[in-house]
Amino acid sequence: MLRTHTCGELRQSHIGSTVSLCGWVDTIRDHGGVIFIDLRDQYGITQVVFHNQAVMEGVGTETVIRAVGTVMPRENEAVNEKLATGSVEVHSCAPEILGPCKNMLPFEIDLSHHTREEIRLKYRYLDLRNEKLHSNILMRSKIISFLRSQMEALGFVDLQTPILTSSSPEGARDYLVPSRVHAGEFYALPQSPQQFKQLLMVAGFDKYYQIAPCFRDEDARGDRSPGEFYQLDFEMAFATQEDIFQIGETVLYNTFKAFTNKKVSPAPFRRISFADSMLHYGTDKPDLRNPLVINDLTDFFATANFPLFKGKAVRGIVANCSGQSRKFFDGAESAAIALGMKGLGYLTYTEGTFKGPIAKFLTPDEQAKLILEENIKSGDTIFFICDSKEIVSSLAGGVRRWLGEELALVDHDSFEFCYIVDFPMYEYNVEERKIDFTHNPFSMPQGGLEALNTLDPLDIFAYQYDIVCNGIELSSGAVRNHSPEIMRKAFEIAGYGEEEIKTKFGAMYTAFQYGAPPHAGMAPGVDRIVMLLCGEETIRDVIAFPLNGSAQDLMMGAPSPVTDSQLRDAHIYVSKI
RNA sequence: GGCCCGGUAGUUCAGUUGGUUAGAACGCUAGCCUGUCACGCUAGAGGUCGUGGGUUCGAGCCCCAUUCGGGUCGCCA
Repeated sequence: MLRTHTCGELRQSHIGSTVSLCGWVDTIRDHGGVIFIDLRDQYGITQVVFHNQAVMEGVGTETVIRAVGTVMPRENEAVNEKLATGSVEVHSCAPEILGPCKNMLPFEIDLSHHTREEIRLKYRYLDLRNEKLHSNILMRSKIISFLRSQMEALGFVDLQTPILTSSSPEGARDYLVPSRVHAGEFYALPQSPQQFKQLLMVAGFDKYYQIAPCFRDEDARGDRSPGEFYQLDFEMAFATQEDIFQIGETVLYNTFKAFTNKKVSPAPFRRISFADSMLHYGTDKPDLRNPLVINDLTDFFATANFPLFKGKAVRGIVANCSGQSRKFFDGAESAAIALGMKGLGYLTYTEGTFKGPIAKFLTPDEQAKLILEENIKSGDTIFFICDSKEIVSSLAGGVRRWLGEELALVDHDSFEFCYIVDFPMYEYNVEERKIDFTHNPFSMPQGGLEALNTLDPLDIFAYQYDIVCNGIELSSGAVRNHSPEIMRKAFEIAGYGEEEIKTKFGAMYTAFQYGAPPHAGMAPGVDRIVMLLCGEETIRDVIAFPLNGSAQDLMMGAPSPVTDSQLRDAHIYVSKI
């Protein structure tokens, strides 16, 4: 037996017993006649004491050693309150080296988060020894386990779908895998199990879920891995949008509640229409921790005698800025300019009057109307965002974010969930001068075939929804279009014929002609859930072996060249330059 | 692909108007130390200033090109 106890295990009850500990040397404190080692493993740290400098030969930090010795008490001031094992220590004659360590590490383990990512990723196994990162990965495991147990408890069954599948022509760029057997043909890695899970519904599997790997060849972001990521993918037969919402908010609320002490907005999550979200928060990913709300002042300024805003889209944000310095307002203007605005108009309301250059353009009646409609109180400032209707929302959203942070209105100790609903089914593509699907062609239009036949396509909503938490899109989902007839019509409006459907989604389109149940689902992103719960800013800090921003594995050296013979097998012929 | 920021010791950084031998902290090595727990003290090693060119009497610093990172927009049905 290599070890009798872990490094987090020993307590006063073990005093007097002979134990064997194994682990990494965390720190060495050499006092000449007495040497202290903090021995570390996944479970904790135990102080081991040696009394002979000579036995320390070859033992440096991060060396893996085994120490056999006696558990001794630590008296009074020798007790280390910071360690769970701090009331005892192990007295050992000599360490046994199990895994020597080069005496110059590429970076210090406990300071790895200060080290540039390129080096951390190359020596990822060292970085993963860092306490925070290590605990993130353990937390990820626990969260995934918890998600599974909840899904199972709700009657969902875990089913695997293929990794080698066919390329789907829409959406993100595919990762292609050349076929050896079929020269010139390719598999693709799935961007999501979308079509397979829908086919499982047709096959009569009632409730499906999977912690599904998804592959997309798109560039990275702080909250988006390049290459691959995981989703809690699920789908239900005979489900309405509301059925899915209840599953989603139950599972996410329970999960967040189980893994954080911060406030979590309870189910039912707020339902906000896409249009309202764009208007009042300036984004389809609202951060509801920020209490500020954007209002539409376009109509107000349409009649007011202020030439700069007349005939344009205008938004207003009311915030209490009493006590704010000139520097704050200058900062607000700089932020607005950084967003691409020409400036930032505002009026401050104190002692019954508006102050600010715009005030003189508004009649007393108009001022009174503004105060009433925007519920302006003494000490409030109303900021105006004015631009074309295409971009005014996102500009207002940027100003809202800035004000929320600068005025410290964002509650960083809470998770605020909402559903964004009623996404438009179609949008107008200005460049190609045609109508396009806004999201994906799998969603059921609200109102079904009748809506497609009678309404202006741009007025039709889809049963398409997102879950957003603290400004981060955690999930999207939809009630699927399971009707070949509605599908044909939906594609026709976007300018595609039946042939197009058969080419792109042949298996599913055919399957739907053999008795398809209505079905719906969603797929919350596992990495983002873990990132939020670990309080991390980048998704790489919750993935054991992430790719870097350029989709490379710096540790394994992927992607990499392969041999000519491998290329021949794959029927790939690269011209040598 | 566009834009912004960066690359100086193993790591994180400083480096003045272009001027003698490029510094600090941590880490590493050696020595001293029997109660530390981020131990302490003393000494030491460690640099092609990302790469290539240019300007100059002289370049870490200025100019051009290039490369590698990070962020962001595009992209992400």
